[in-house]
Amino acid sequence: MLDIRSIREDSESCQQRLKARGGDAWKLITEVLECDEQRRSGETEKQVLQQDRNRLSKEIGKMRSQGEDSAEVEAQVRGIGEQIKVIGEKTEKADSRQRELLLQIPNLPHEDCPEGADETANPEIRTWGEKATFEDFEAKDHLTLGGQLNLFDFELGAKISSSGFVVYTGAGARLQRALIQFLLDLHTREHGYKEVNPPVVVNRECMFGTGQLPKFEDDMYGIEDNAHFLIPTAEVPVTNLFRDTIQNGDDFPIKVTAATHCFRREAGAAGRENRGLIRMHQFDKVELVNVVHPDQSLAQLEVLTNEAEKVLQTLGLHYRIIELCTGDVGFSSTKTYDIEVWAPGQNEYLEVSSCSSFGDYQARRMKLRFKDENGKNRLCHTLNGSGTALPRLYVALLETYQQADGTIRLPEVLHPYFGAAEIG
RNA sequence: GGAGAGGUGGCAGAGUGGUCGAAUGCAGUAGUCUUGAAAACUACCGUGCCGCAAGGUACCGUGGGUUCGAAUCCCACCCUCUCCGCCA
Repeated sequence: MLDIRSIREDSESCQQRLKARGGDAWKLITEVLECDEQRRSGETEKQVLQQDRNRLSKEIGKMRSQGEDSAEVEAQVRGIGEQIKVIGEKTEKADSRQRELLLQIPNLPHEDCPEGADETANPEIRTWGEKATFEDFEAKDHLTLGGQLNLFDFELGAKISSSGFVVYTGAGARLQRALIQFLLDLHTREHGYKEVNPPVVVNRECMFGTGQLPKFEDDMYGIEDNAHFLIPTAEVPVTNLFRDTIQNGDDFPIKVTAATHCFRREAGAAGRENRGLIRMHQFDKVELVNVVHPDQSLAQLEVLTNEAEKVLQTLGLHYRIIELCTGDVGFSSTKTYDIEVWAPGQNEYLEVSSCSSFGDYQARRMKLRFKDENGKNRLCHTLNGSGTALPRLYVALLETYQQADGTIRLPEVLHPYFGAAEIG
């Protein structure tokens, strides 16, 4: 949620930043300001009346205790009560409309977020490693490899659930488990994360807190008449762990990681570009969440991105970092780096991590604050990034480390986790 | 799922219609005392909104209602705990 005060103070530049995203959200600002005006004048008016009512009510109490007749004053207060009700309803209406609008307005892209209309304008920031080459054979894709090695079964997934779900089998399931363990160990041992294992079913409040609601209800699996949802990412439960709290500034940066299943309807995404494991309705992901001091967030985004990159470096997988331009940054995000791993069998880069700073946007929605040096409550900044998503990491791993005979030679760090050096 | 109890400030715990935003204790902050610390004592010590400020106003699980006035009464919902049932 944007700060109504800063909208009030400089609606012009606020609209400019929203326009940089594309879309129509900037048009809502005018109505927000109207509501704000009504809300504040109504509130002031109401308070004056409440003040009168409180004063007179106390007098009634006094009069009665002294045995005086208070009927006249009572009638007067009754009249004030009516007025309060009328003005209160009007104010309440403006207030809830204002809130409704604010919840629909995305975050402002950061000043140093590159301008651009869509993903084609996303600049490449850096790359690491080299594309894997295969001298004496043609690289197969993960579907072929996984099929030969019986690592996963899409038909079984469809049979017991529906398309978009997969059953990992045998060594394939074990590899998945090994990867999760490896990732959690990396982040907890080397990057100082605290591990949690949260629910994957959360209430609506959480979804408002991180920004999935109200705009993206259709992207999620709802249960019990959408009173609860399956999480699309661990960002939701983990960040909301801190909802409505006042943190101690000395604890910054707060770093929490979680491996969870993630569920996405991916409505309208079915199609050729998403064959195999690349876009699933259910997948595993290790998420990194940071809660930081406002002054730290930009620097911390670099740290967080480095931590996610470390995964690929450790596994020896070639990747590139893309920065999302103003037209492509996510709804709640103010600045985002995507990490894309090279998948030789696909002959393309796959997004395995999206590292974002949300500024105070999520914190304001979920009332996540800290006490600053002067004892004042201020909003924290939140960040998160995947560290990393599993299926695409899995794809890159199989396709990068395939051998001529279709077996997979695993990078050394995974040997103890997987319990073998090769699959096949 | 059934029966009962309960949800008040960081915690504990008073408060059953009127100076209650809320006693008291603990914790915390500042100070006095002390060579230092502890103890003792003194003061401060929830959150939001409106306002330049003074100040005002709202919040006692959530939402409604009754009343001149609600933490206190009524209704609904949510949550927690205990016992029983069921169960990985």
